Amino acid sequence: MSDMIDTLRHDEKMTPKQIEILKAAIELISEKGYYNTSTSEIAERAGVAEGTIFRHYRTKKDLLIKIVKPVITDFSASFFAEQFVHQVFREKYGHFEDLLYAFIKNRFEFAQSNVPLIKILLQELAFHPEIQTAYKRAFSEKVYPALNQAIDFYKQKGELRDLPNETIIRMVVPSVLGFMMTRFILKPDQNWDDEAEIKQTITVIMGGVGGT
Amino acid sequence: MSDMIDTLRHDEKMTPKQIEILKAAIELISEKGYYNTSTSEIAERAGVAEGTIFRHYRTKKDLLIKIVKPVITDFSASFFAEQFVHQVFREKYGHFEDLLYAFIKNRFEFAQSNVPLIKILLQELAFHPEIQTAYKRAFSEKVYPALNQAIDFYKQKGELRDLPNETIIRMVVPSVLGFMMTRFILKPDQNWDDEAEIKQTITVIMGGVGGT
DNA sequence: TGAGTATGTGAGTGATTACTCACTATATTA
DNA sequence: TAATATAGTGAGTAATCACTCACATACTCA
Repeated sequence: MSDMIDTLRHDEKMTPKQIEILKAAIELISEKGYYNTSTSEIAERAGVAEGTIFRHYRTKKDLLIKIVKPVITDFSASFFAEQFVHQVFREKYGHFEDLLYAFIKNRFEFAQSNVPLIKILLQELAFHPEIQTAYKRAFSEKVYPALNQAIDFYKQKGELRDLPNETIIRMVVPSVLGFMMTRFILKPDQNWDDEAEIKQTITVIMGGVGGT
Repeated sequence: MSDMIDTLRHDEKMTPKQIEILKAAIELISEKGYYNTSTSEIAERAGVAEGTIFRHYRTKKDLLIKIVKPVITDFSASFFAEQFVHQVFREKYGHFEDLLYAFIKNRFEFAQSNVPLIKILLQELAFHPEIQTAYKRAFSEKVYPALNQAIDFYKQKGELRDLPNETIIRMVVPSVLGFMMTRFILKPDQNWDDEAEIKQTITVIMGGVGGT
């Protein structure tokens, strides 16, 4: 729970009540969706007067944006920042599989600590142009270039097939996302051997499902 | 557009106004979501008095269910019915790749004719237990057994790796879904060579992205 | 034709919505 | 301490919500 707020950390200082408002809003919106969650409900769960919400957030939508934007930034930026891309070329990840493992592991842990936030992002992405814009920008400016560089690098080393980069991305990303959605949203209660599942996912991405 | 209504075909005869209501509801809900679409809006777009909606559908939710349920049934049942599963064992699809091609092609065409309905299904699945139940039942009763049989069959023929069936399903389904979502929802306007994309998707599913 | 039924209407209802504002309480700084 | 700013309150508001119901119209079949 504190993870979620960490992710949301804005530069400004927040009052205790403001934190309670964010926590309540995240809980309720991730469960019932933005349009089916009322500001009076949020106030009640946060133990706060309804007016207090609007003291900190101009509108209900402003509250949603303030919740979702840091998730987009964090998800796309943090891992694809210098540390990561440069490490690729410093041979930290000798094989594409090593990179893939680090990538999945990293995003897996992020997802694990932020299930409600990611649920909100996925669910509301469809309905709010502001969120779509922010997401597209983050992807095309941060994620896509980083992926592109890395793929080119490993293609050159002969570790990747000579497929269009877009195709490779379109095969790798859903495989990883599909695993995480099954893991955290569809069947969160199942007994998972996460380490084994991650390795198996990598195996299949690399070698497909085809037989000998 | 008429495709959508075809998918919805209930046994009972529908009046022209009822059809207009369904069409309007599908349009609006797929664009703005269930909770952000009001019955007055639906009535207005359908060219109908608001009371008429409730003459045919007991509640607003009833209207949603009547829209979504046939999609679940159609999507899961039609292709996995006898025709398909039996054809597998009659050697109609000699190789797993052939089956995969027929499968993707079939679901691709279904998706193409029903984009708004599938959008509604995906978006509202998260919030309505009734829909979740219907979906889970359809999957576990129709889709999963059919896939299981087919996978066992091709494993025995040595055309599939000896991975757990669940793993194979968890790798194949997101790849196909990922392609379709990119194709119809994320980038519907891009120039697509559908046939080539489908074949490439199959290639990657079978052989992974790994190099020689 | 006439009686009965199915379909369609739209003004009306109480509940709920996001948001406001005059006010109080607390913290900050002069 | 006095003055000012910030944080918190909750009753109030106009708009909108899903849904009802008395009534009008159109269709069916004896």
